[in-house]
Amino acid sequence: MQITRASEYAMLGLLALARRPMGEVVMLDVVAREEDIPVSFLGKIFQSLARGKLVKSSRGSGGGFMLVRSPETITALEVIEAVEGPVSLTRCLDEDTGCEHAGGCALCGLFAEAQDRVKEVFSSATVAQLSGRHIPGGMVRQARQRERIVFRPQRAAKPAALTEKNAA
Amino acid sequence: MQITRASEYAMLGLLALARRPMGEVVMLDVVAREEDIPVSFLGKIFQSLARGKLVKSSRGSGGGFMLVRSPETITALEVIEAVEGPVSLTRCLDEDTGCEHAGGCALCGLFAEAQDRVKEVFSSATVAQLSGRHIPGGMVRQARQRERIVFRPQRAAKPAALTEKNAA
DNA sequence: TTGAAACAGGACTATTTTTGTCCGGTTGCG
DNA sequence: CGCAACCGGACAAAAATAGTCCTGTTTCAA
Repeated sequence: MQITRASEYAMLGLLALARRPMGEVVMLDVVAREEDIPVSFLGKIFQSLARGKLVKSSRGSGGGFMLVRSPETITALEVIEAVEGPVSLTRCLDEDTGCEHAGGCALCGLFAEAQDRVKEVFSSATVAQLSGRHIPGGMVRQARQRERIVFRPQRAAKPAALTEKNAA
Repeated sequence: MQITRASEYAMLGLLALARRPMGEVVMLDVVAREEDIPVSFLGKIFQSLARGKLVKSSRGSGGGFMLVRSPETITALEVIEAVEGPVSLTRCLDEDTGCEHAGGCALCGLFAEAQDRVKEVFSSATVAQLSGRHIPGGMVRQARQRERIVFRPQRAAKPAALTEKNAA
């Protein structure tokens, strides 16, 4: 589950589309400038997103990219997987190679659990949600807000204080 | 929070110590052979573990490594952080550089949440637990068991079904 | 006290992954 | 036709990963 810049750029790129009226076509270099991303790299990334059916591209003059689905329905996990392919937290969990440690590896289970948690979080956040709390870079670069907002897969808002024992 | 081979090897190395009587000193190349790890690489890794006070090294003939603390008290998170340093899931969360995206980045919060979940999982698994379900490689390389075992940070076993709304 | 055994630690190297760039091709519009 | 925009593959630079190696230093024990 490597989160590389490509994934981040993909998310930011989609946010740029999401804050426009649904269906609007935006050119690559507009998005790139807005989010401060190298345009040719963003091109590659949007190709992946197009293959993943998250955006649609149109060519020729007046062309560009538009969202295919409404931003409420696109999860961060989808975006990441569209860009990185089927990802795994460690080689142990890689679908192709599998765990290559000697004997019965005790770690795979642990890693799998951790990976599931990450996927839970990423699949519970949508592009629309993120778009809501994003300030694109072109404008106010100093006005960063810093509060942490919850992206917990539906559960009570209270972080449960670590000291509850047997909530049955 | 990159989980590299170094972390995996560190865990496996500690498991090798953990399945011996507490306090026993084991040489590097014994561990390396047992877990099928390049010995010189493992040397480097154990240096980190020693600096992190997880193992103690002794030199000279009859030297080697031993656990400093009982394996029940060593969490996977400690091991990983001893080897990788203070880790972060993405550059956004890196303590030095911090988030470098334009404007107010919506992604940091999401990544932070995911990272917290991973840390929860890794801090809830101990070397002792893992040791229990590990078959070292020297012996039966084909007898891999495959069931997934839970490493959930204490909570009700039921995953709460995603459909509860306002549990105040 | 001398020598060998074992780790310490830094320098070095090889491989892989990430992060891009570049350029010719294709498509679509006017 | 001719330009505007994306497509897609090849390429390249930089960084991270995965080690190796060699020269210590410490310790034990003959």
